[in-house]
This record gives sequence, structure tokens and C-alpha cells, in this order.
Amino acid sequence: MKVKLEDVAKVAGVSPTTVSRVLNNRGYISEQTKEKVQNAIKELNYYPNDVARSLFKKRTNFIGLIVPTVSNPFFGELSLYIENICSSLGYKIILCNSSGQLEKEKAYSTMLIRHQVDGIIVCSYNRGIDTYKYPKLPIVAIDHYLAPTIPVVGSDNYMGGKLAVQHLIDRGCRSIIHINGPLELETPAQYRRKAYEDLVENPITYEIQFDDEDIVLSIRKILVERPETDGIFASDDLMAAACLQVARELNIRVPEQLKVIGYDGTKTTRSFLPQLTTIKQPIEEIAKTSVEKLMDMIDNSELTGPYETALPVQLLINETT
Amino acid sequence: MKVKLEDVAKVAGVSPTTVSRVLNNRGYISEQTKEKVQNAIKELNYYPNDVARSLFKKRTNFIGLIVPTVSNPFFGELSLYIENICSSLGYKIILCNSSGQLEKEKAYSTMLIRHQVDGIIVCSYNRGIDTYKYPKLPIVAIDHYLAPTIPVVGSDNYMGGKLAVQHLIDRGCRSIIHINGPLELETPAQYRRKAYEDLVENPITYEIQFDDEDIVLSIRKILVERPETDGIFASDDLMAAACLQVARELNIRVPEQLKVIGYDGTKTTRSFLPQLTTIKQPIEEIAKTSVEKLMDMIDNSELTGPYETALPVQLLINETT
DNA sequence: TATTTTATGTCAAGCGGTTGACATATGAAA
DNA sequence: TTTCATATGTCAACCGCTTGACATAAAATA
Repeated sequence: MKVKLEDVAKVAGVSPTTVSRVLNNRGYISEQTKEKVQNAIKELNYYPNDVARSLFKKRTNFIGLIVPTVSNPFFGELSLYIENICSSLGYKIILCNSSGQLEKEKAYSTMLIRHQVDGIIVCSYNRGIDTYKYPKLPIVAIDHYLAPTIPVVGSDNYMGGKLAVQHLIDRGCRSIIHINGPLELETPAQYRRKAYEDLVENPITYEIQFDDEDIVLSIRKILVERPETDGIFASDDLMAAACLQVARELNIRVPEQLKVIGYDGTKTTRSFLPQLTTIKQPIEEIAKTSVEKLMDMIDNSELTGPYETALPVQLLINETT
Repeated sequence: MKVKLEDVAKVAGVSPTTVSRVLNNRGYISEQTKEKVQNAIKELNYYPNDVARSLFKKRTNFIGLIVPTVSNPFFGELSLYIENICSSLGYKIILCNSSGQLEKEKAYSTMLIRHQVDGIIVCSYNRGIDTYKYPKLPIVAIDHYLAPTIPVVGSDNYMGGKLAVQHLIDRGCRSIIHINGPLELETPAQYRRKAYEDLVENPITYEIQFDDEDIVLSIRKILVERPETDGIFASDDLMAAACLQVARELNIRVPEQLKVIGYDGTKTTRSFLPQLTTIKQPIEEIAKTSVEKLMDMIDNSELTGPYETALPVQLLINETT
């Protein structure tokens, strides 16, 4: 049997209430008894049961985090920062990889509610999940519009798109294409595309499915089809990497014949592909802001700041442009 | 106030016990009442409180996962698989990024115990954490020897090292160095180094600290110091990437003048650096095996399989060798 | 000396759900 | 008609901890 508060009380020769008082720093306790209790705790190797505590307090200090997948460098970094910040505030993260699937996301959100999480941070792809309407459950979305009441945190996507495309233009590109993933409609990321379409005369956007190797195949097809292409604005660094790979295969010289710019600028990108020009998202700031907003909602049961936050991005110029 | 089981009972016109029976599929329930209850649940938008349930059942279905950081591609992928598998088995993951710091890891493990996790999967760097001795707490370690009683799952590191170094030798390298991170002593990863030292005549191993940009600096220093180097066996793909970057800066042609082989072979590596020759770890298998072992320990309260598992690795030959 | 503050104890209710024991009332099978 | 499997209800205890109410007693202060 596990050691419980009662056992500690017995060993320390005090009442359970006193032990609880020591544990929670409440009421009057003398240094002496405090010590007695602490010794008993050590002796018995006692750990308070936070499940019982949560039940009573109606506070779990759990935050649900729903991402498409932590294996993506962007979400991996984001998760790291979010977890670190939450941890420093005494919150724990329940990790959910939705793979962008509606059903999974639904299942995860129900699970989180059943586990009485104090709040949820969502950066996945789906709308219309009723669970998110659960009364007064604090939710913050990252880069997605989930519902009118759910605040959105992200980077300045329009500016990012503009910086990227303008940079390509400045470097002399005349035939720029844009490559992005599917399903980015309800997303502030659509503004990257908007910026591209606003800046370029004959905008051509390709939507690529996320099916692994096929990315490379699709891009090869595109580049073969449109040999006049001299600039690519990829919607993330992985896409940009695929473009570079295809260019190498097709003996297209980068940046001389083709310039490529990515998006995200994670540490991973910068380690693996330091030569890639890209738009760096302020990942740590995004994490910080979303957690702050969430805490705000948890503590005040309503949002005090703005509904949408767009944090500044940064153009990192390297060798691919 | 939140809806509770009692409210559902009232609305459905049945007793709380009956609701609980429906919820848990126990005892005799007619289709009729089942329906009545389910309707009430929907009507009230009721979610059972899993905290209360956990308290009673003494089972939380939580698994703690301690990694150095999910932002590292290897651990990111590993976390993804582990979470996915656990999720399919009805378990939830509490994510902990220890940054490899002893104090953090200690704090996390205490937290996990207090939250009554059913088990822990650890892939972090520290020994001597008493918490791991918590009575009968199922723990599985990935690639680290934590204690004689804690099973270890990992890949066949000696074979990986051998494959890598032998490949460099086969490609004609005469002066091969090995670069790895610090603190890999209590780790099966030390066998990679062992293999290197067994295969090469004058083995030279550099230990690099994980301080970001400094990796590149250190490697530059090494390559300048030892211009005769024609082969590098890096302990992971990030190190290998840094080597490639330095080679580019120093105008050393890869693979003609210098061959580089990495380690891990994550999807991220393969996307960002498809040209890198590397040893691919069976990440999904590692995830699967560790979860299986953990479940085994949870269900049988003891380990039935072998204490150490080394899964086969694979040499991925590409353009850097 | 009287009053207040400090220090501790006992007791019981409650957090929300589960479970076993026991009672009762059907309809069906023996 | 008796017996049994089915279907529900009531009740109370319990999971481990917290908390408010109340009691008591010693030490500190007025």
C-alpha cells in the first residue's frame, strides 16, 4: 500500500490536519512540529497524492497541448517552450498529436475535458469541434481561428509573406511561385499567401499534400512544368528543403538560377540548413504569449488582452537567395 | 457548477448507480435505460470526471515521458510515436523536457509520482535520481542505464558505430575522427564510440558541448587543426550537419576530400539533408518496444522480457560519403 | 490577572465517482 | 408454482486530501 498523509501523521505523532497544514503552509505551525512532519515524510518516502488534491481543489494544474505532431520542428520547438514556461508556472502538459485529423482532435479534446485540464492550447487544423465550446474552458489557439471567442496567437503572417516575396523581387526574381500545404484556409497563415498574391503580378500557388516523399515528386513536377521559375516562396522550411533537393537533382543552381525562401526558421532548420534564407517566426514569443493569455483566462475567467496577436517576424538572409 | 453524474441521474430519472453502470458497462442494464441515460448525458453535455475516477481506481492512465527536449528531431519523433501508441492504448502522456539537467529531471519525476502516473519512460541523461526507486513504479529507460532494475530499450549502438566506421573505411578514409556530445558515459551510445575505437587504428574522439553555435566553432577548430581528416563519424545528424557547414565554409569538398556520416536518420534529417549518409535508428520500434515493456510492467507488476533490448539499425548511404 | 496570539487536536463533510451488499420486481424457464 | 436470470433501486463506504468549525492549552501581551 502506498504511504498516505495519515501514515505520516502517525509517525510524526501529530494529527492529519497538522500534516496537511505543514504541506500547505496554512494556519499556525511551530518549527518543531514542522520538522517532525518533514522528517516523517522523508522517513516514509511520502509523496502527496495530487489526484486527491486536484479533486478537492477543482484545479489540476494540467494544460492540454494539441499539435499536429511534435516531430515537426516548428511544433517541436513550440511545444518545448510552452512546456518549459508552463512548468515554471507549476503547470503540467498533456501532449496530444492530432496528426491534423478531426476525429483524433475531437477525441483528444474530450479526453482533456474529462481530465479536468485547467486550459487548452490548440495548434491543430480543425474547426467545428463542439468540445471547444465547453463552458468557460480556457482555450488559446495558435495560428488558427477556432471560434469567435477563442483568442488567436501567431506571427505577423502578412508581413512574413511580404518580406519573403519582396526579398525575392529585390533579388531580381521575375517568375515567383508559391508552394504551400493544404487546409490552410481558416488559418492566419493564409495571409502569407495573400501577401504573395498582392505583390506578384501573376501569382501561382501550388497546394501540396503532406504525403511525405510525394512532396519531392510534386515539386519536381512543378519545376519541370515551369522551367521559367526563378523564385520559390515555400510555406515552410521543409517545403523549401524539398525544393532545394529537387533543384540539386535537376541541376538547377541555387541561388543563381533559382532562389528559394522558406518559412519558420526553427533552430532545427538553422542547424540542418544554415544556408536557407527564411522567415523566422518568433516561436518563443508565440509560446510565451499564448501561455500568458491562457493564464489570464484561467485566473480571471475571461480574456483581458486583444483577441488576436500577431508577433513580428524576421527575414534571415542566407545563401539560397 | 459543472454537471455531475448525479445530475445525469436526475434528468434520466434513474439512480446514480445506474448511470455509473451505463458508463462502465457493468451489471444488468436494459437498452431502454441505457438510452435514457445517454440522452441525459448528451442533453446536459456531461463529461465524467476522470480525476474522481482515478482517485477511486488508483489508476490514472497517465504515462510520464521525460526527454531532454522534444525540439530535437530524434526525441521529437520518438515522443510522437510514444504518444500515439499510448493514446491508442488509452494512456495519456505528460511531457517533460528536462534539458538534461539533473535538478529538473528530479523535479519532474517527483511531480509525476505525485500525479500517480502509471509508469514513466525516461530518455534523459541523469543517474542517481532516488525517485526512480519509488516502490514498484514501472519505468523504462531509452538508451540510458538508470538502475539495475530498470529495463533499457535502444538500438544496436555497437552495430551502428561499426556500420558507420566500416563504411567510411570502405570508402577509403584513412584518417577518421569521431565527434560526440558530452555525458554519454552511462549510455549505450558509448558503444558507438567503442565500435569506432575498435575499428580505427588511432582513434580520436572529440567531445563537444551542446552550446548551440559553439558546435560549429568547435568543429571548425578541429578541422583546421587536423587537415588530414578525411572522414568524420558524428554522433548525431545535427553534429554531422555542423560538419557539413564547416566543410562548406572551409571549401572542403564533400565527399571528395571529406566524408561525413551522421547518426539517427530521423524524418527531419531526411527532409532537410537528404544527401547525408547516416545510421538510421529504428525510432518507431524503439517507441513500440518501450511502451510494450512498460505496459508489461504495469499489468504484471514485473518485467517478463529481457532487461536490455537492442534493435537493429540501418546504414543509409547518400552523397556525403 | 485578563486577554490575545500561537499551536495543535478532533471531527465531519466534501470533492465526484465506484462498488459491494442487499432489496425488490419483473418476465421467463423449469 | 417455483426458480432463476434480468433489471433497477437504495445505501453506505471508500479513494486521499482539504477545510471549516470548534475545542483546548500554553505562551505572550496588556
